[in-house]
Amino acid sequence: METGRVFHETPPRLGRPPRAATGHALLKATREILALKGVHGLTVEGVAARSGVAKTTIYRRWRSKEDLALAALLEMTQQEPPPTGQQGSTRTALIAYLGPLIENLNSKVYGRVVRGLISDLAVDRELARGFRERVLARRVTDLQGLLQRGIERRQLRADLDTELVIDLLLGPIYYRLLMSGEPLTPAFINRLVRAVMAYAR
Amino acid sequence: METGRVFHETPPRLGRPPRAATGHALLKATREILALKGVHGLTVEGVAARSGVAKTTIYRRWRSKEDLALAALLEMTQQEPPPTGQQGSTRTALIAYLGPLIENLNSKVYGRVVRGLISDLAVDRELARGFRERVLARRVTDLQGLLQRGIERRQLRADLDTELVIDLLLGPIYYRLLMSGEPLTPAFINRLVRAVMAYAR
Amino acid sequence: METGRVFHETPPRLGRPPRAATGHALLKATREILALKGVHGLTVEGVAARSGVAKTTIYRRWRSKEDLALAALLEMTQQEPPPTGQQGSTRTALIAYLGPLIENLNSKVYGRVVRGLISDLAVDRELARGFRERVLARRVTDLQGLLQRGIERRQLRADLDTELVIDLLLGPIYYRLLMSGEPLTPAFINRLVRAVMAYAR
Amino acid sequence: METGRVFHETPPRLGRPPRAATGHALLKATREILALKGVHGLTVEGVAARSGVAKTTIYRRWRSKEDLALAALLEMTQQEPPPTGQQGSTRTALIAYLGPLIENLNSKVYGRVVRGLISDLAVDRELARGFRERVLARRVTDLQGLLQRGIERRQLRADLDTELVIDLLLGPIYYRLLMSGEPLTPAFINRLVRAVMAYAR
DNA sequence: AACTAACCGAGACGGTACGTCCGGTCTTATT
DNA sequence: AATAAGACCGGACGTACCGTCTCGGTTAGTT
Repeated sequence: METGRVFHETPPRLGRPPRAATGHALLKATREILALKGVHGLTVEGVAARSGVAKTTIYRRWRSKEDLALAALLEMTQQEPPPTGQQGSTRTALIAYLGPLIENLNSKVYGRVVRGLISDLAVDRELARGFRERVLARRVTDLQGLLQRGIERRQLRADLDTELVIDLLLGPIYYRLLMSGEPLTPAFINRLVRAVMAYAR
Repeated sequence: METGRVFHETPPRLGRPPRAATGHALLKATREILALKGVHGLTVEGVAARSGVAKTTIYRRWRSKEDLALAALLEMTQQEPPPTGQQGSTRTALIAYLGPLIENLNSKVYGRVVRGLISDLAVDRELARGFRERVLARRVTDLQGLLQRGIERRQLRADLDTELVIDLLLGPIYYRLLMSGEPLTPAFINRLVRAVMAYAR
Repeated sequence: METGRVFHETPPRLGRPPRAATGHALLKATREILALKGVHGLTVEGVAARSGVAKTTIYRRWRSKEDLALAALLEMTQQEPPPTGQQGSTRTALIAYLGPLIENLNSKVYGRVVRGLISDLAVDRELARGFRERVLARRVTDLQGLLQRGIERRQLRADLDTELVIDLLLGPIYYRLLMSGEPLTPAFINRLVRAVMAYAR
Repeated sequence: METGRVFHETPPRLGRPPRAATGHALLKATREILALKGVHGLTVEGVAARSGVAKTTIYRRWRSKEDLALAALLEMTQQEPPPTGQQGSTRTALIAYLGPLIENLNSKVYGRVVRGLISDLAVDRELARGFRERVLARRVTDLQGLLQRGIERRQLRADLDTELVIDLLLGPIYYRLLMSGEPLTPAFINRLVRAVMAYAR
């Protein structure tokens, strides 16, 4: 695991092992700078200065500042709880899932980082892989699960194009975040889910 | 108009007027570099070198290289024809409209520029304003028109939430372009439009 | 006359005549900037801004900012009175002459300008010519006159090497101003003149 | 010592030590450019290009191009031998000392640098300190020594104002170099020393 | 306990680009 | 024709970061 890190999967068990504290200090500093100045204000030099960790050490652990930002993003995402046990309707479940997501995106750090990373995805293959496998994929599988359960319970069509449904749910959210700038409110999520359900049922 | 430019709407006719040729040369060089190396490879210095125009002159006309990229993007967008006269169904009209759009986005320069600008929208208010007013707004009004005509012709519900429909159409497209990386094919547009129509009818 | 100016001796009497006020405004602004920020802070652009005169106009009148500074210097020097009628001894006359000189050099503007021009003398032949003919030469002829009268009155040796004496008088003064930084006081002038008289008598 | 340099007297032995070769390459390039184009033609960018050393590295070592020029000057001055053992008269000793000095000043590089630095002395305190302590002070102590020995040997008056004598010797030399432009010849040194001795004896 | 490989901080270094200042030249409309 | 205004080219400035490269000094885990 630990994508983004340069470390070997099977550490050669020799010499002084890397200090865990160093990594934490770095990610903490990264998050703080990210919150204060956004991805544009994130510089390796700045992180080094703020964390007290040497620049060289940073490069020993991450290939670029984008990688570093991604790592910081992951630390935050991983604290999110998985989608709730699901007792109500599929519609309620979707709303319950997307609600916290937009809360995150509306938060300073999280939204900023996502926005900041986007343009680099096109340039940096490694980064794109990490972002998709470790941030997006989670959303997709979560939603896939929700939809699947909906199908099983006959709340959704059996022949539903779930891939497209996911695009229809996440697409507008990120479109607002990244491009139109329209606010991401619970009311919007309601309208969105209702519309998608009209198609999926 | 001419957002992004520093010039006055009604030039005070004083001093030597700006050479139009200079602007053209700059946008040409910008487009070329953009195509070759993407937004990340776009530097004011590079544009100056390639165009033979002095760096100072560039800064006199655009506030930043992002502004410059936006201007180059606009020059390309403005050559696009408006949505066709519309004789068939709303579905056909939508497909006919979104087809060229993804062709554009799939093209090297255009897609790259859009991707490259996204993250800066959050940082640079002026840039965001320009992008929304001059790039996005066009899509939105075009689509609004299409949908309105559909309503008038009773092909779409009278109480349709057109704003949401537009989010549902553009959202997934840009989501694929910017985030998931899934390809933007005519087939995808077909699926997308069919799904949205299921809701809108 | 008016060395340093580009004007034609016999103006071609056609079109709008040059405003005399323009020149004054320029020299005034020059002096002010010189006083505030020294020769290093003197820029053609700055003078244009402060005086409200166009940059082009400045270049029409002076070849460079050094020339401009020299012109400002001259305006100040020319207001100096010639050496006094001389009734006392040569020694007193010398002290009476050098006193005002160091007062000038100690003043903000004057000293700064002289210092600032020095290094350019080596580079700019025209400037050097102007400076020597129009600033230095005056000192030299004044002193030459004083010494000559001293010889006539038998206060100085008949075979006196007056050229050297002038070097011995002015040299140490400018050496202190430009290089050693030691203060130019009346007391110093006293010591200096006494020493030179010891040789010249 | 090593004024002008940013380095610490007692290096704290931390991090990669500065390469001596870098400094040499820089001063060499500086001297060459100085010889070719004078202080006016000396640019940090030019030195970087010629020496192959990065611009940033130059600024890491010297605060300005004037500092750099001073350093180059020092390298040259320090190779000068101290005043000769002195067996003859004080007059001969003075001539023997001032002769090489004017040879230096007459040489392309040396003279140019001195002239070029002069005006900056008034602006840049650090530079002035360096120049006085490390270039001028040497001349002064050398001459002071010569004069002192002259006094001890009864060749000069016991109550001699040696400070003034030094002004009288160096003043005219630099006055010619910087201002009047009159040539610095051995014959001139002869006349100068003879005159000063007339006062000092 | 000594060895030794890796970690880590510090800082030199070569680079690229930035955005700005200023120098000069030119072009236009106005006086 | 002189002037004001301002576009334009060009050179250099000093700075910010980048990513790499030595250094010296820890700090584990073998041997």
